[in-house]
Amino acid sequence: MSSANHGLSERKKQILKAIVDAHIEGGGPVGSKYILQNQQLTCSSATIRNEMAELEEMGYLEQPHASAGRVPSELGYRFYVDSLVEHYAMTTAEIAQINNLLKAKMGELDQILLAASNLASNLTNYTGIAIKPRISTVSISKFELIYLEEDHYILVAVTSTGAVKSKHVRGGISVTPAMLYRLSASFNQNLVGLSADQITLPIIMRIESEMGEDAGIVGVTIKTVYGLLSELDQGEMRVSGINRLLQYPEYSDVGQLQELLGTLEKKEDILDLVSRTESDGINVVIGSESEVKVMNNSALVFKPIVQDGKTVGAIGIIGPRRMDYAKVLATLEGLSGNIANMIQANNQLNGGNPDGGNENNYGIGK
Amino acid sequence: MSSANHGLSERKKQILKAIVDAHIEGGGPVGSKYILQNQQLTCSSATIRNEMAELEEMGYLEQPHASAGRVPSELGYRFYVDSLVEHYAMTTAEIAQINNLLKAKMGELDQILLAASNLASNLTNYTGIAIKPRISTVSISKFELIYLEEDHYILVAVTSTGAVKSKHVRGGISVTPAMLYRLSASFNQNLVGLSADQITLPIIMRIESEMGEDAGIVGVTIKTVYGLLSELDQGEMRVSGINRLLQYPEYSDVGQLQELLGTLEKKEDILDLVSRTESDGINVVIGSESEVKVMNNSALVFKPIVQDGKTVGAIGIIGPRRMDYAKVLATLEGLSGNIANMIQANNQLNGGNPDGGNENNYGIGK
DNA sequence: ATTAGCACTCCGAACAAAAGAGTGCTAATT
DNA sequence: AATTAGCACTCTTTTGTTCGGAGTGCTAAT
Repeated sequence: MSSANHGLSERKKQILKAIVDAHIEGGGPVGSKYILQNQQLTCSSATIRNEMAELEEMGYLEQPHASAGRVPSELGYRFYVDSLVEHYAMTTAEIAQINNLLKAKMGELDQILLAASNLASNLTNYTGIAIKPRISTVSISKFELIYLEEDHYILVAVTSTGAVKSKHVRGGISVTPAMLYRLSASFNQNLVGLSADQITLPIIMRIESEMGEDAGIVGVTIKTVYGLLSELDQGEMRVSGINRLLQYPEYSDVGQLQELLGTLEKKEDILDLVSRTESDGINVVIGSESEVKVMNNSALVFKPIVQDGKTVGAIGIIGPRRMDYAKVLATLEGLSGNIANMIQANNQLNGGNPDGGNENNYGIGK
Repeated sequence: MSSANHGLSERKKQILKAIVDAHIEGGGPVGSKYILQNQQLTCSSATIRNEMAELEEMGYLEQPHASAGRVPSELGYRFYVDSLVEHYAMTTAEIAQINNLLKAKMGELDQILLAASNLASNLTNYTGIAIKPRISTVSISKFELIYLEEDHYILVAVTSTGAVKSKHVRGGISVTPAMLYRLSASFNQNLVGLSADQITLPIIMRIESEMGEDAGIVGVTIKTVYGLLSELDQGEMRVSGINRLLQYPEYSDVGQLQELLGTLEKKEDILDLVSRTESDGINVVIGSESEVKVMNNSALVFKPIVQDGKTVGAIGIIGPRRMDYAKVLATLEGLSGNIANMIQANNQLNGGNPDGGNENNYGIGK
């Protein structure tokens, strides 16, 4: 499907691939001689030099300075990722590792994601991220109110994604277990399935009328529900394995590293990027392709975790632009497959909508 | 209380303090001339040199190489922190910042700690950490079971520290809301206040007998309680503001940085250290004082958050050994005070046991 | 006990030279 | 017309050398 003519001769492709591979491996610019040695090509270094000059003119390569070898440009990486990456076959050891570690974490989605990103970082030797994207479509599928003492109770809510969130309520209003029981019944009747902006005044008034003379408790509790829903909208992101970045020479420059770490701290940019992505395949964002300008020399590869057609999470890898895409893609593919299986097994309640076969159509992060 | 004779003359102290201050400020070795200029001393540089030589002999100073200035040793820092730090007065702006940001996060302890460590990092310009230490003494003060579908329900537990944890249960056993209601009543009767190792077989059998012919559900649910308790034992730690470290020259050496980041990733060492600390004052761990060997060139300052005599969390700062202790100590002091107030206001249910005045007795992390 | 003075040590910046790697171009070859 | 060998050229990186500055330790004088 993608071996069509992209305006590049077969030989140019081979050379481009060789350069990217070599650069991924070594990190430095790649010269014509090196390619000749590590590639079976029936031509001489001079020919390769000519081809390289053309590839540079076409925008696939760059030259750090006049007499250095060539380095893939962003466009070069993009082409490489889209059509040249070979499929990396995971070793059985790696597959076993994924199975074991994930099986052990049969907990909530948060923990699975965390474990997965950790594992991804281990397997690939880059930095892993676990993301719960902002989802404004989340609703609550079950309410429960737990009485603690006279003016103090807990709101527990099960979300449509199966997560459980809770919040203490201290309204200063006296409550009884019986009141809470009636209120939670009313909530379960009237609020289930609604997202934050669907909770309208008429609905609230209906609940208040159902509560009769105990209506005073409704307001503060609804407010807590709001807070809870908006917390879910927040999104969250966790990073693991930052130390791994240090082994790559591109981050031995403190400036580069500081930029990247700053971005990882801020989180919003990456969360935005992931939350706005609608492709549920693997996404590869290279350097300045995204508006997250800060990642100049880096690349972000991530895979959303989809459940019932909704993106409930994502795992990803951040590393130097010259990362081992084959391995990263395979790892994320494998992990996400396992996660999909697990949450499917966990939550049969909503009728499975499995991930579906994923082909090699890696989305563009633009 | 600590101006007693430590074997150091007043002048030696002044010189030592001057050296540490200067080194904290500048980062480099400090020479005799510099001290003479920035300190009102009635002696000459030669005298200072002599004193410095003696201080070195006593172990308070070190010389990077033969003709460089002096640098404080670990012992020097320790002495400085214990008896020489001046009290840094927080500006009203800083105090206001603490108040505002914490007030906004009137959520659960986790979030408060996270916000606090973030803030600490901001105010001090070092790296902040938020810690929930391993606490094996935690027990559950309230149970609730939420029915979702025939073989799927949720266990919600309110811990003795006020946190709410939940776990899905899919035992493959059919349950009804009524069964769950009875079971949670029985749990609340029999399990409240028990830590993991206090849940003994007789107790389980009593619950089973109370459940009568529905006893089949007890086993799997108890197992879930166990899992939940042991998760609470785990401890957790979050780091914020790693990027700030990069501005300090000691971490421009990639090796140093990698070591520190590795330690921050692993988390166990620091968690152990904090969990084993019984002092509830501010603790200062300098370099290799602790078994966390990796922190050779760094220092960790942390303050446990105590509630009802139990350590429920901690906030801390990690930075270069030559950190601005005065500011760090003041910041942590201020933050922890606010947090103590907040959780006291939140949880009056257990009868307040406020933190108590904290004096300047910074514990030793040995 | 303190101080002035001085020789000595060591580090780091600045500069120069050499080595290396790789290209672009030209002219010859297939 | 495409390919190739050869060579001059460019730019970076490494290495060596020098030199000034900062700071000490010691000695002799106060």
